[in-house]
Amino acid sequence: MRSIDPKSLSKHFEAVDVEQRWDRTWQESGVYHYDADRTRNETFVVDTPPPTASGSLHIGHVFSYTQADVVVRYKRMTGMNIFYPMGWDDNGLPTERRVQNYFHIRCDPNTPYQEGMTFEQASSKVRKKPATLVSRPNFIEACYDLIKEDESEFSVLWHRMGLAVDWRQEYQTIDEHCRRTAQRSFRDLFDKDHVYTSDAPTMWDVDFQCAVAQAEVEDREVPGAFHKIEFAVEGEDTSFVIATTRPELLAGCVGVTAHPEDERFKSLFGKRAITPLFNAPVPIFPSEMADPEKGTGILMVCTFGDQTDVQWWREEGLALRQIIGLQGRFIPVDFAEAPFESLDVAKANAAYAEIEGKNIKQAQKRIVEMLGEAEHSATGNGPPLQEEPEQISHAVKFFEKGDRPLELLPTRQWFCRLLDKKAEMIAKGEQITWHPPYMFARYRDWTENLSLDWCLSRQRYFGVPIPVWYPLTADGEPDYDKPLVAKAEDMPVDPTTDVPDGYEEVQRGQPGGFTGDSDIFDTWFTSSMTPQISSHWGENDDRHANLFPADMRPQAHDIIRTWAFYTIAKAMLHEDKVPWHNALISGWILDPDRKKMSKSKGNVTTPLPLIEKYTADAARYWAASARLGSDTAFDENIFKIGKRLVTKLFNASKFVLAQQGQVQPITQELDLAFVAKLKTLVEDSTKNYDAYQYAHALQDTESFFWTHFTDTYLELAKVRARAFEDGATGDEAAASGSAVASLRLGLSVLLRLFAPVLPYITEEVWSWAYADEFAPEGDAIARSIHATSWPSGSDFAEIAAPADAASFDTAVAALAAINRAKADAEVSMGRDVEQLRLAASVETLRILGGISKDVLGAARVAAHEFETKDSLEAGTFEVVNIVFAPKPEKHKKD
RNA sequence: AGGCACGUAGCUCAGGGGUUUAGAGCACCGCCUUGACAUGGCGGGGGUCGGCGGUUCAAUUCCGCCCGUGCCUACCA
Repeated sequence: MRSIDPKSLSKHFEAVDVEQRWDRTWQESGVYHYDADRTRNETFVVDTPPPTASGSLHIGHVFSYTQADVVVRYKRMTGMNIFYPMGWDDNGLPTERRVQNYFHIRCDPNTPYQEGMTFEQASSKVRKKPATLVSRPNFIEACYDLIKEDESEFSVLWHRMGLAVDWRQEYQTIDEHCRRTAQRSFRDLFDKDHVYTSDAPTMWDVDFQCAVAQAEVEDREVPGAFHKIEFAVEGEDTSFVIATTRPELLAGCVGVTAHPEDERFKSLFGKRAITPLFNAPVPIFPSEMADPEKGTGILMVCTFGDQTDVQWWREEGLALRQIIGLQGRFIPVDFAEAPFESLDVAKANAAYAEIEGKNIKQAQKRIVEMLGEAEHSATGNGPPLQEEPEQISHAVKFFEKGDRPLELLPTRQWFCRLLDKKAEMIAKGEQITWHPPYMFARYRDWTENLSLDWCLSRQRYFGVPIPVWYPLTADGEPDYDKPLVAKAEDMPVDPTTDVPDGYEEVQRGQPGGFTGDSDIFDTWFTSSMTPQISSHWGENDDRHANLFPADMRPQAHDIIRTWAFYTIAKAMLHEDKVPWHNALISGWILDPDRKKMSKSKGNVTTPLPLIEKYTADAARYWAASARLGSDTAFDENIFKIGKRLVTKLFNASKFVLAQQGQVQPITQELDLAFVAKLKTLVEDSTKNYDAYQYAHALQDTESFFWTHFTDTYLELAKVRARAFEDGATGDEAAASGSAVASLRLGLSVLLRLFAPVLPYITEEVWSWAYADEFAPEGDAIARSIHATSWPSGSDFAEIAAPADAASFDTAVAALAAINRAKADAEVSMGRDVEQLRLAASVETLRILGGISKDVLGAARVAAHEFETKDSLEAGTFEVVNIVFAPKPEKHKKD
C-alpha cells in the first residue's frame, strides 16, 4: 500500500498545471486510441459533430461536447474500445463569408488565377475600398488558410476541456477524403435514381445568389401590406378586386383564382381577367386552395410569389413569366413577345420600363404609385388601387443566414428525392433511441411536413464540387438529360478543371464538347456522411463494418431537421440502415435572460476565461449537470459549485491517502455499513450511465460524496483510522486498518464514479497512490484512471454486509444530535465533551451499540450514558445533558 | 393555429410506479479557526410543488381543462 505525505503536495489544487500536464500525458500514452483489432461488440462508436470552424467559440460548445465526452469516458471504463473522432465542418457558406470579411476579398470566377497569391487580414483602411476580386482557385486557397487558424483555436479548447478524442481520426469536411466520400455518395444516389436535375422554381437568396433548401429556411414576422387591386374581365363590363402583399409581381401575373364554391366569383371561371397597368389577359380558374375568407377571396397567381403559385402554375399549365432575376432585380421583358402578352403592348412596356432594373422594394414603391393613377386602370373605373394599403404583419420565408426574403426563381438544380420516402424515413427514426425520447417527435414532425425534395446544389465556391459534366450539343447548349457523372475511382474530381471520360480539355465549352457543373454541394450533403466519413465507407469494408452504424450521435436539437435528418436519409438511401443507434440531443445555453446567445446580440460567453477561473473540471461539471434536451440559462454559479467539488476532492483525497495505518480486512460495523451504501451508489450510477442519465449519476455521486463521505463517514472513521499512527496494536490496530481500507476503497470508487465528469482531478489523485496499486509501473495507459475499470460488484466481493442496515444512518444521526447541541451552545465542533447523556428508543440504542465508539470518538466525548426514551422516533436522538470541557488555551502548533 | 417541453424556496434546478414534517446548491441569519479543507465546518429560517376540477381513504406526483413561458411545425393571396 502506498500512502502519501501531504506536505509533498501543494496546498491548493493547481488546476492549470495539472490540466496541461495530464492532457499531454494522455496524448502521449494513447489512452484514447481506437483499437481496430477489437470486435464491433466491444467497440463504442461516436459520430462526433464537426464544429463549424468559422463559427465563434462560445460556452455552448463546451456544454454539448462535454456531455458526449462524459458518456465516452464512462464507456471506456466499462471496457469498451472507443472510436471517438473529431472533424471540422469547414466547407460552405459560413467559411466563405468569414473569408470575405477577414481578407476583404470576393470570389470572381472570371478573374484569372494568380500563382502564389497571399492574403492578410484586411485593415480598416483597406476595408473602405471595394473588395479585391480574386479567382475561384485563389479564393479557395484563402479559405484553406483561414480554416487552419480557426480549427486550431477549437483544438486548443478541446484539449483544455480534456475531450477524450482520438486525434488520429481527425477530418475536415473539405479534405480530400471527405470530398471523395461526398462525391461517391452522389454517384451512388445517381445510380439508384435518387437524385435528379431539374430546371424549376427554387427558393433563391438574391444576396448570396444561391439556391436554398427547405431545411435552411426560416420564417420571420415582418411588416407588410395588403394591396387591393381592381382587375377587369375580358369582354365584360364587370370587374373584381384581388388582394396581394406583392403588387410588384403584377407584371408576372399569369392567372387569377378563387374557391370553386365562392358565389361571388363562380361566374368568372373560364373567362379571362385583364391586369391593370399591363393589360395582360390571364385565365380565371377555380381552386380548392383558394380561401374565401382571406383577402378578398380572389387572388392573382404570379410566377412566382409563393409555393402555391408554383403549384397552380404546374397544375393549370400557366405561362412562366419571370420578371425577377437572380440578383433580385427586375429583368428586361417585352410584352410583345411570349410568354408575355398584353392587349396594349406599348402601354405595358412603358409601365414595365418604370420598374426594370429596380430591386423588389423600389419596384413595389413605383408600382403602387402607378396603381394609384386612374390611367392605369384595366376597367376605366378610376385608380386600380382601391384604398390605402392595409398594414399587416406576416410571416415571410428567409434564408436562415440571409437578410432579404427568398424569391422563387426558376433555376437548374440537383435534387434528392425524399418526398416519396417520408414513411420510410420516419420508420428509420423510430429505430433510433432518442435521448430524451420526445426529440423523436421533432424529427417526425419535420419529416411529415416536408414539402420539397432536397435541393443539393449551391452556387458557391468553397465546397465539394458536384462531380458532373454535361455534353454540349452542336449548338453549344448543355444537354442536361445526359449528365456525365464521374466514376467513383476517379474521385474526388473538380469538373471545372478535370475532364470527363472520352473528352479532351480542348473540348471544354466547345459545341459538341462538354461543360463542367460549376456548382458545389449543400454543406449538409457532406456532413450528412460523417458516420461514413469516419468508417471509410466504400474504401475499407472491414473498417466500415466495424464502425457503421455508429452507437451514438450527440448533437443539439436545432439541427434535427438538417444534420440528423439528412444523416438518417443518407444511411437509408445508401445501405438501408440507421446511421446510429442513439441520438443524444443536447439543449442550448441561453444567456441569463433566457435569450439565445449570438454574436450579433453581443451576449456570447467565451469559455476559456471561465475555465481559467474555475478549472476545466468545473466547466465540465457545469455541462454534465444539465439535463439532456432542455435549454439552460447560463449560470456561473454552477461553475463555482464545480470548483468547490474539485477542491473538496483534492482535500479529502489528501486526507485519505495520507493515513499511515495498514490496510486490513474491512470488519467494523460502521465501515461495513458505509461500504453497503457505496455499493448501492455504484449500482444506481451504473444504471443511470447505461441509460445516458449522466447528470443523474453525477448528482447522486456528488450528493453521496458530501453527505455520506466527507461530512460524515470521514468524520466518524477519522479517529479510528488514525489510531494506528497513534500507537494502537492488536484488535485496535486491526480496527484501524479496517477504517483505512474502507476510506481508501470509498475514495477509489468515488474517484472512478467522478472520472467521466472530472477527468483531471480524479487522474491527479489516482496517480498519487492508486495507479501503483492497480497497474504496473511503466504501463501509462493502465495507470490512467480513465482506463481503469468502472466500479462494480468485484470491488466489494469479499466485504460482508453490515449487521444492521441502519448502522450508518444511526451513526450519522447520533453525531448530528451532538453537533446540534454544540451549535446550540455556540461551541466549536472540536470542543471536547466531558459528559454526555444521549437518549433514543431501545431499538435505536441497540443499533448504536455497534458503532457508538466511532460516534463518541468523532464527537470527542469522554464519558457518556445512554437513556431509553421510546417516545423518540426510530433513528433519532436527543441530547439530554451535555457538559463541555473548558475551552483549551490557545497554543501554537508545532 | 397544431405539436412538444416546462412552470417546485429570492435565484438555478433535483425529485416524484400516490402513503408520515417536499429536497440540493447559491443567497440569507447565527455560531465555530477542529491535526484534509475558511476555496472550510456546524446549525437555522424560508415553499398552499402555476390555477381549477376529477379519480382515490390519500395527489405536488395520475387524468382533464385553463393560465403563463420556451421551442418546433404551419401561416406569405
